[in-house]
Amino acid sequence: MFFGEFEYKLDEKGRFPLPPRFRSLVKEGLVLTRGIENCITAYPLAEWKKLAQEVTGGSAISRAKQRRLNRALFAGAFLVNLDGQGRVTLPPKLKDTAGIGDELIVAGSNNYLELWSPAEWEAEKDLAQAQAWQIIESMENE
Amino acid sequence: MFFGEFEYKLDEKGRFPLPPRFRSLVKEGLVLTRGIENCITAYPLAEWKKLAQEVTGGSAISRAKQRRLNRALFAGAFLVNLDGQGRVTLPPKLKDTAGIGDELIVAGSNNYLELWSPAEWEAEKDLAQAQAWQIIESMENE
DNA sequence: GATGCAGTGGGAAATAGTGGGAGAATAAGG
DNA sequence: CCTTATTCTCCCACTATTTCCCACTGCATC
Repeated sequence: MFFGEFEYKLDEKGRFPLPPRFRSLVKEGLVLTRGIENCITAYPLAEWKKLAQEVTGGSAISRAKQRRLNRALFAGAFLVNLDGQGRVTLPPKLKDTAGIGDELIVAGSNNYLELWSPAEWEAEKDLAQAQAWQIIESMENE
Repeated sequence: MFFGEFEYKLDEKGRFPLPPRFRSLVKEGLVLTRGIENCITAYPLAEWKKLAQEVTGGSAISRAKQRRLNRALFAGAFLVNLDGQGRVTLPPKLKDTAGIGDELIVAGSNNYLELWSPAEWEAEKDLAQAQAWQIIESMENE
């Protein structure tokens, strides 16, 4: 389970350290994909396989959509491993799409991690915080 | 399992390198056929045999359609092997139909690969990304 | 105060990407 | 049918990049 919020510098080779507490959870590898709100999502391999299974397993959609789904899911995914120091090399394409420069935020999000540029993270965090209370309160009212 | 997105140049002989991580998966050979959305699909031989089995096994279609299907599947298919450097020579006919010039994109898509011209890939990728989020979100809402 | 670990940086060796050449097979022409 | 020319395939070689490993500094803890 992934908790917390961490800020790191990317070195000139595009590497950043995974928070040490998470390293044991991604021994099999880490799957990086483009997230929805302009961030990068990082799933442990096993988790990602489960997700892919769920999404591609459903036969409720047309073959054309299925192909598109496969492209988005698989082609946009990068399987990476930690180096001896527990670092991850961020693929340049993902780095660019997420607008990450030489710093990034690693944010835990239940069963996966998110990688953000610090600026966008701040904006998103405010939004998330505001909406979270709304969601919780609307739940309590039921 | 095929992941990720790679860009390569075709040399003057029409060859391109298969991403090293995939080379062990296509030891028996690689079957190239024309894909639907103006790309080339590349299946490992074993996967392609399975696919052919499924498609030709179904008796739900007429013999005329069956023949057409066979022609499209088998006549348009090329079985290629990697050379000593892990490269594939792209058959000129396929290269032309997919509109590939001197560069191509190799995109993983679960159990097969797709080969695209860079321009068409970019367009398709955006489409795929957009549709994928719609599908995923519609699933989550259930 | 010392010890250990986390974050950061850099160097070296292996590997990936690209280019070219030689030999074999095929095809065409005499 | 033999010779010649061309194409295709297989093998060799170079360079840039990447990946792996080693090293340092600062902070926290004991």
